[in-house]
Amino acid sequence: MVDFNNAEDRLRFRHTTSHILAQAVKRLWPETKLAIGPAIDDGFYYDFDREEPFTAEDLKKIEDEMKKIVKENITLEYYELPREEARKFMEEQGEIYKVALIDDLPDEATISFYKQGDFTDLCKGPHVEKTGEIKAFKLTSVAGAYWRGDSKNKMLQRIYGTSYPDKAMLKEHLDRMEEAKKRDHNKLGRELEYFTTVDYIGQGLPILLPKGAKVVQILQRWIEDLEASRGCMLTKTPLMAKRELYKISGHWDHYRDGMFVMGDKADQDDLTKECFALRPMTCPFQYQVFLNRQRSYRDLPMRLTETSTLFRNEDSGEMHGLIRVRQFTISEGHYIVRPDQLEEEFRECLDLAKYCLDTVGLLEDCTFRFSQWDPANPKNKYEGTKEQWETAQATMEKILNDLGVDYTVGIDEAAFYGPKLDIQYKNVYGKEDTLVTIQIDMLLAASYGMEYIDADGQKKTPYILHRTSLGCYERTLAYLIEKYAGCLPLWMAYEQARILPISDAHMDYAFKVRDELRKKGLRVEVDDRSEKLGKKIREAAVNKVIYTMVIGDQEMENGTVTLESRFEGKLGAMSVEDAANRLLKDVEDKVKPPKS
RNA sequence: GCCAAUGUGGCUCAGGGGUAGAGCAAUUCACUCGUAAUGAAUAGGUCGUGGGUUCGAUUCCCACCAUUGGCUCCA
Repeated sequence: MVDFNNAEDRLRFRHTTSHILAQAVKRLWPETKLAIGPAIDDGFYYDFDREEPFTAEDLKKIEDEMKKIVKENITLEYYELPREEARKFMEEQGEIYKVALIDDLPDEATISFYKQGDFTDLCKGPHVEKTGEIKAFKLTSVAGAYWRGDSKNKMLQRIYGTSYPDKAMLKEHLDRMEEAKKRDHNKLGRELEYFTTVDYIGQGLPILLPKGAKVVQILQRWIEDLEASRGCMLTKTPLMAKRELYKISGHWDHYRDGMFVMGDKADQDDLTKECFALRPMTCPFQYQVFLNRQRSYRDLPMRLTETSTLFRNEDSGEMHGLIRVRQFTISEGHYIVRPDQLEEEFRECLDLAKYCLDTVGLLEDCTFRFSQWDPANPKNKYEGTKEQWETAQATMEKILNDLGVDYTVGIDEAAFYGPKLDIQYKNVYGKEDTLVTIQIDMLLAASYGMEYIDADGQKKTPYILHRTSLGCYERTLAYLIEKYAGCLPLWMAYEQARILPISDAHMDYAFKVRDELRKKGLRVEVDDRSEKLGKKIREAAVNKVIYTMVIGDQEMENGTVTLESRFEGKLGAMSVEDAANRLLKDVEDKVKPPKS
């Protein structure tokens, strides 16, 4: 029996479902070639190579065939073959991808198969015993996926699905997915007017509407003050620079595809011509602050921070709402430190990031990833030597272990100049992105000739910590919208008070009051009776504001509002002026960002 | 960039070779007085953009742009 609370059992179960999927596809379209079909979080997939794209109708057909296979209750049989026989067996069936997989297995590996009736797959298992155990499943989507995850390889068709031991659990899962999608910032954020996009402005270039811009402004002011209180110095550096700057940093060689470089291709490479590029990172600009004059060991650590707008020419298929964009503004910082300060300053960066994420409420859903280089990667991806990388990574590993950070390791996830601690966050679809990153860089300071005079009078090269505190504002806003279903915590919400006109006849007056309050710096909205956001969200929105201001005939006649406070209950009718003062006082007391 | 789907008034969608519909929203009038969607009337779209086929295209074909889910990549 399968214990669905047990992760291994769950994988076994889903893995078998993926075999049933493959069996069904082979029965329907025998010419289809099989690639791989593992279990994943919440489900499974299988990659197929087939000329015709799978349509929605095809998925239905496949599901029906899978049901038959489940009903046949076929036993899964395990057996092993010597390498040559295994290879021949797969070759005879034209399964070129399986042959490649076999060739990839190390010499000492056992090569095993699972057979279920008319279908046999190269597989190390494990599986459930009989297909009949798979009581409930659903194919959820078709997508393209490169063979071996390499964009140079052929694109295969991947069918995603999920399965459960009974129908109720499956339904519960699908319902939960539906609920999660309702919090999708890309939908909710547009409906609630946090942001919008315009096709003739371009992909990945969102417009922050007044509500979204207000939240970002609140967060940004809070962060800038917070960073200053932790010894950071604010800088303002150019958004673009000549090619020569990026050549020194290595961006020209390692990151050029990701940059917006001006001028046509021929001029970009013609060194006799001037060539500018928008900045994809702040690093080389902020280093100039350090380089401005000779530095002593007493100047370090030099903690530089900037609310920095960056431009990255992401591939066209990458953009997603506010999570993946081409222009974004990040709470960027570079700490230039002496080697003996590295650990302490790293600790400070991590503490700052955790404090920021905790304050906005995202920390509890974060995971930590120690992103390392891949020694096997062709050397053009990373700067520096093997020794330098090993030193940097060993240093970070020691710090992480000392701090007791619970992390996973990501190979080949490092920046080109050093290892990273990435703080990861999942969106409502379960897709993970980096929210905050802290990086140890032992390379770039030398490239730029950054030196300080140490206590012994010798010139030394500093280390650099690249870090963000709250990540980039667009992405963070996206996750906040999803986390709070659009109703952000009071102190950062775009709305502090809501005006509730009793009937349509009071609308005009309500808008007048709103404008008066806004001029005083209060964040006020009129309850829009036309809002079609669903009752729950709307109620939550009302519940979140600190004040409601009810307007009826009497109030209109007297030029007053009836004020009600979340904290103190009904406060009665008063002039708009008095209400405004009352609110302003509370904003001071209750709505300011938390102090560290 | 790659695979696939989508693009019709503010929103959700229907339609389909002869120059467009519905519901909700908007505006006006009436009604309503403490939280949703009462009635009547009005207004609103060169059917994503540009080409092509055609007597004629929003409907067929091509290209491009944008959106969505993935892959690759990445904060």
